[in-house]
Amino acid sequence: MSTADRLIESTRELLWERGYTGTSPKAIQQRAGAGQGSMYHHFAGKPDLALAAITRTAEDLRARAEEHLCAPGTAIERVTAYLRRERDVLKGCPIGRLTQDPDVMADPRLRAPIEETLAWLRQRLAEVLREIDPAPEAIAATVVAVLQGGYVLARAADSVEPFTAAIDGVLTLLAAR
Amino acid sequence: MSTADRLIESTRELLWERGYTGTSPKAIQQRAGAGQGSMYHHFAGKPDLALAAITRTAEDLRARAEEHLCAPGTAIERVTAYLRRERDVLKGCPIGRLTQDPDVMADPRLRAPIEETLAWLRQRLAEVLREIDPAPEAIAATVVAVLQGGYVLARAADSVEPFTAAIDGVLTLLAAR
DNA sequence: GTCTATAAAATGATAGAC
DNA sequence: GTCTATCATTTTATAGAC
Repeated sequence: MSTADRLIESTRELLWERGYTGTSPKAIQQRAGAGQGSMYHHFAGKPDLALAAITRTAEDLRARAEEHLCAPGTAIERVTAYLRRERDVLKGCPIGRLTQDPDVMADPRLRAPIEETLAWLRQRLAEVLREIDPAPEAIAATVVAVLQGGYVLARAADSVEPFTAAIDGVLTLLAAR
Repeated sequence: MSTADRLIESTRELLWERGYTGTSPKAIQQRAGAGQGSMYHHFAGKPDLALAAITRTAEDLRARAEEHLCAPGTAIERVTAYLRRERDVLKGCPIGRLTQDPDVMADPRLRAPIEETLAWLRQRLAEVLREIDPAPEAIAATVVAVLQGGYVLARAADSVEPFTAAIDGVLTLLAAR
């Protein structure tokens, strides 16, 4: 892996763990095993590096969601597989957490991939759920919100239990509909 | 309002807007119109002031939830009133947002009011929803998660629309159950 | 109680040698 | 490309006068 790649991967990890404001160039360099000069040679600065990291994380999120959403099975089976797939629940959503970072949301370039990724996810879930409902947009928003909110509850409780309960609850409601 | 009160209120605002890591003592002092010496006279430091601010915000959140949850009406009417009450949707949840702040979650004293508040909310919603379901715990977790996740989607989109859609979706599912 | 002065450390970079 | 200075600013306080 090249130095530039190691810098991006270190930034992805630190943005996930500590957010943008909580992540210093120095911490990125140390985790990547690179010096200051090296980082500023490959990237213009912290925002530039963050953009590379966020873009890669966003692509990753879409690809892994699509794996389950385009699989064979009924709409409910595919949504259930997506919601119940293995996750680092206590780490939260690497994209959703960035919505709480005011410096990220204030920068249109950093903000765009976050906005687009969550909009894509809503729209993609709506396509799948159209199989069981002619106007599934609101329910698709609910499903994405349960996921994002489930992470929040799990982090607050330091336990996956509230996350699992929230997912179980929405799947129960979907099944009874 | 006393200087100590102004410091606490300024901290509450800044924690909501910028989180713990993104809020400096200097910013708190400026917003409160107080000098450094004044702040350190009333509070031991940033964590001590944050604890006072978070405690007050947590109490406020509970009181305003309880207003709707203990009102007259059916369970669905009370939950609907709570979910649809007026909110600063684009600012997000002042308690839930702190779950993304690693320095807050690493400090047991700061973390406790967040954990307790969201656990209380789940439990309180479960009590209300027991009217329509003998085992409402999972659905209560879903409702709280939709709220927290709705804030995330709204901030990502810079629009209240996804929040409103997510709430509408879960209320539709609850009504059809 | 509030103010100003001081300060060690971290932050986010730039400069220039190699 | 990578490294080691160097640097202005911010952060998070402490000290002591008033």
